[in-house]
Amino acid sequence: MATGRDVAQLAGTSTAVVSYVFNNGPRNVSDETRAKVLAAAEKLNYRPNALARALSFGRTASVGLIVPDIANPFFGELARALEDAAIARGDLLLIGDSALDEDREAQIIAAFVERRVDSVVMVSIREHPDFSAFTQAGIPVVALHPVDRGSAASSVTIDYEAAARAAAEHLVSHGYDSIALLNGPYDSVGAGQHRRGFRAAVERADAPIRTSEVNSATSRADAAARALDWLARPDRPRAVTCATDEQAYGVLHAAHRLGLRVPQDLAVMGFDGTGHSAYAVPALSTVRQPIPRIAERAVGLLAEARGDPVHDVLGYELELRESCGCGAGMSYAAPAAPPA
Amino acid sequence: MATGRDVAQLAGTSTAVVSYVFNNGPRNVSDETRAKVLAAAEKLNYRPNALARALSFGRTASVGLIVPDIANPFFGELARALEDAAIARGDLLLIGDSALDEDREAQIIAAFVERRVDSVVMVSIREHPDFSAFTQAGIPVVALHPVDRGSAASSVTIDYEAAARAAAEHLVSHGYDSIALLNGPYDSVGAGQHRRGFRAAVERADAPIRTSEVNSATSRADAAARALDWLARPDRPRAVTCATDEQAYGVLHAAHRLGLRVPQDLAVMGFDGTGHSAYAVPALSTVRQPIPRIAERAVGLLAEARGDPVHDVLGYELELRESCGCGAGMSYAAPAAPPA
DNA sequence: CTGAAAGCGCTTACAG
DNA sequence: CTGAAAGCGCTTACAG
Repeated sequence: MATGRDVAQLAGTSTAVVSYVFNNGPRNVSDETRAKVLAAAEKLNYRPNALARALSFGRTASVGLIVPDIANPFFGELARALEDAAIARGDLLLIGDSALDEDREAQIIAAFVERRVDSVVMVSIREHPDFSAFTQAGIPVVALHPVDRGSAASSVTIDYEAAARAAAEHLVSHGYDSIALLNGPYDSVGAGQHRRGFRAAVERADAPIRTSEVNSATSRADAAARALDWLARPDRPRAVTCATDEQAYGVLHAAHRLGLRVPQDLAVMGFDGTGHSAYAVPALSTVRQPIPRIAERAVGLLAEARGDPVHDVLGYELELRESCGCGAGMSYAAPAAPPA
Repeated sequence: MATGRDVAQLAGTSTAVVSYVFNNGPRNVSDETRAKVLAAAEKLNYRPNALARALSFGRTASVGLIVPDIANPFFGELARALEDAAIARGDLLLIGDSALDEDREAQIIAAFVERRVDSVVMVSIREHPDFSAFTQAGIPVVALHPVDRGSAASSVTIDYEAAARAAAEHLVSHGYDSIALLNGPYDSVGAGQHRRGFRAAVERADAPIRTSEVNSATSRADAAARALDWLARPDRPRAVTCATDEQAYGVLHAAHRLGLRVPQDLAVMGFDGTGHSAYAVPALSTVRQPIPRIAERAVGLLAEARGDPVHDVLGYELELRESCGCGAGMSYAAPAAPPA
């Protein structure tokens, strides 16, 4: 490929001027010279080498994203929103899929550090993610889940406990006498938040409610397998609230296979609220995370990112549709973000 | 961050030796010196700068992927499979989501060229994709859809027409007297292939079949909107075969809203066959594309990639489940790949 | 087996 | 307004 030197030669000028033209600075270039450079570049089909540029300039104009499972539509939507936000700032988003594998996650982290991404947005699969590779390299990180106190990473999340509680409270308000929580793996941090929210909701109910918790991986396959077994039992719950939409889809599928009607025999609530949830059979009631705002805020924090980590909590929204027992779709007002 | 010079200084040697150690060549290094270098690197937390390496070495060890819609699970699975294949070769996969937008696609192409990815896997949203930016830069491309004759890009696909025909033939074999094709946008290349396959199937049926074609965008939202209207009419078809699973999900949703039972009132076939299709309500019969093999073949072609473009056609598989009227899930043998 | 030096393709003070 | 030159952090012939 043609280099800046080739262009400079053909235009009868220096590489410095070629650079000034392509970067609109930092020095002025006469209109005449600029025209010659652009013509030469056009003719040679010149494309500046971003590697050389980054090496010299000290910025790669790229932000890395690490997600646990790119086949999960929630992360797909998230990647889309982050790409929008990054491109709006002139950056490229590099997406790494850790495929729910810790070694793979570590590989991607190493690759991002070696490629000197300017910043990183991360959804780790580890309970206590190690951000040290990034911090040692001076690369700011924002996690899209709660982080340990004292961690160097910022975070942008919703209040999962409050949201889980809101979801469960809604099922309580329907008057269901037995409600189960289909949670993630028992010991995970996220599972603790969903559990606390769930308990707070059912404990405050007027009539006593029979409750239980079942755990599955965050996949429709695993959730369906569990539910097929669990919902076949005579003491199955009247309603289920799930820690993710993925698990809710598994429950919907299992209910269908078992001949249970949703919501007449079993009410179901999801959690995440991607666009797909509106097209489930039946339409899935869920807690919607504000993906576009999460993405904008994350990229914004990284752009500023100086000094102490910031922990932002954004509002969520209850999206009530058919699966919980509500009729036509209705969307309840978003709770305001709690004070930071 | 520490550089190779810092490491060399601390180890009392030269940057050349640091390079030899970290690359295991091309020169030998004595065990003693190697140990010193590794100790120094460890102490300084040295991470080689991949930009500098690539600039000097001439390879970035990265392959770019451009997909139309990362929120579509088919492309999510594809990205996952390609990442597996790339990492197995020591490369990083960079994922760009064109978000069904031609300008965005062009931006990503430019970004990949500037970053000098070694090769590109592409699913373009354009009818006649322009690969010239890549070919001018000497970057080999494989498209995962048919490409124009004379194009510089290789391709890895299934035989869409034959697969569409197999899907429709299966519905014919159920004896349905009216079958519709829910196709993509009418004028697209892909739509032509689905249309020809569909027609070949219904024309060879023993009894006459009432047929029709409806078009929607490749999204559950648009497919559902169309289907809600269309399937409410008295002349609605007995069975629908769709150009993508996404559209089939929209049909399943619309059928549910209209009170139509699947498959008793309406049989449905999808096309793509991601993992999610098995968990639809009801489980979706579909044509499964061999994603892992597509990914391996694509990365393999790119690694070899010398000379003329190659056009590979892989086999597909009919995945018969509940939605078409088949009982328990059964998977029919994969047709062999036609001769190249 | 090891070191000094050129080169990859940019950017940017430094002179003019 | 423009050019010659140093430097970003690597790799790799070239000498020894």
